[in-house]
Amino acid sequence: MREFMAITKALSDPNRVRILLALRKGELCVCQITELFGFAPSTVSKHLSILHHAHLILSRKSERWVYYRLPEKVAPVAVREALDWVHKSLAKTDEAAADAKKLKKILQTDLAVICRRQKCC
Amino acid sequence: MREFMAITKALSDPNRVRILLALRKGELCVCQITELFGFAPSTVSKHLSILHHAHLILSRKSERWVYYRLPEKVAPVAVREALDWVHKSLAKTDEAAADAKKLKKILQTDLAVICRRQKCC
DNA sequence: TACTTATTTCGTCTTTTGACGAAATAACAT
DNA sequence: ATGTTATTTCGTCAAAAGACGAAATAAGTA
Repeated sequence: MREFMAITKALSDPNRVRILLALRKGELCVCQITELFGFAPSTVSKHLSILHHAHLILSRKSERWVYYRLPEKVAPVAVREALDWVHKSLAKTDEAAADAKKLKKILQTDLAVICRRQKCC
Repeated sequence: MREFMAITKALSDPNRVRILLALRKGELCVCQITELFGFAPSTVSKHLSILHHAHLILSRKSERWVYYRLPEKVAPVAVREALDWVHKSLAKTDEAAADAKKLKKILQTDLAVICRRQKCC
């Protein structure tokens, strides 16, 4: 029950659901997600930690960046079903399409440039 | 997206999830659910309205009581999948068993008696 | 029609959530 | 070692959620 509620709480915020959708195409680092959303890095980090705590995403560190990704095959049943449900329900929505479009541009830009951009203004 | 978020918000409260589990065995009226939870009737009513707004439950009025139930076959895909997910994940938990046990006793008592009981104290 | 009564709505209160910026952390680069 | 920098943690604040009781509603019953 606790694990299940961790998942539903994680899914109850639209921005966290957007993160899950954005990760469909592959892992992203925190600053890429931050760029996608336009929130403060600390806000994005909090969202990611909530998703991570619910085991909806995994993380790895490489070079200067922390990457988050969806769990591959080996994930608890409740998690896998939740992710399937999210994707099946929302993959074709306008919101997902808009994010995917913006994400495409972000992925064409160098990581270091994106991160630096967030310091100023 | 809006409909989906209505569902995830509805599922993000454990008491609302408990209500969905309690309804597995059949429809219940508001005062029966109120009795099961020990909350104020107004609180339970609010939870039910959130679940209803997300289309996770249906209602009907009969005699003096309003009954809520899970949707039968004909429900939106996202709703049916959500309910399947909830039940598959939690049907066998201790919490569900405890509620089911208490519910059994409640169902053996006359409706009018239960409702009246909630007036005092 | 008037009376009961189960449920809902409303106003209030406390707790939780989600946002931010500043400061701390951790890991690479020099 | 020292500096840089991506990320996280912490404190604060405004908004949302969840609880309650009182009052309103609506629907059967007398």
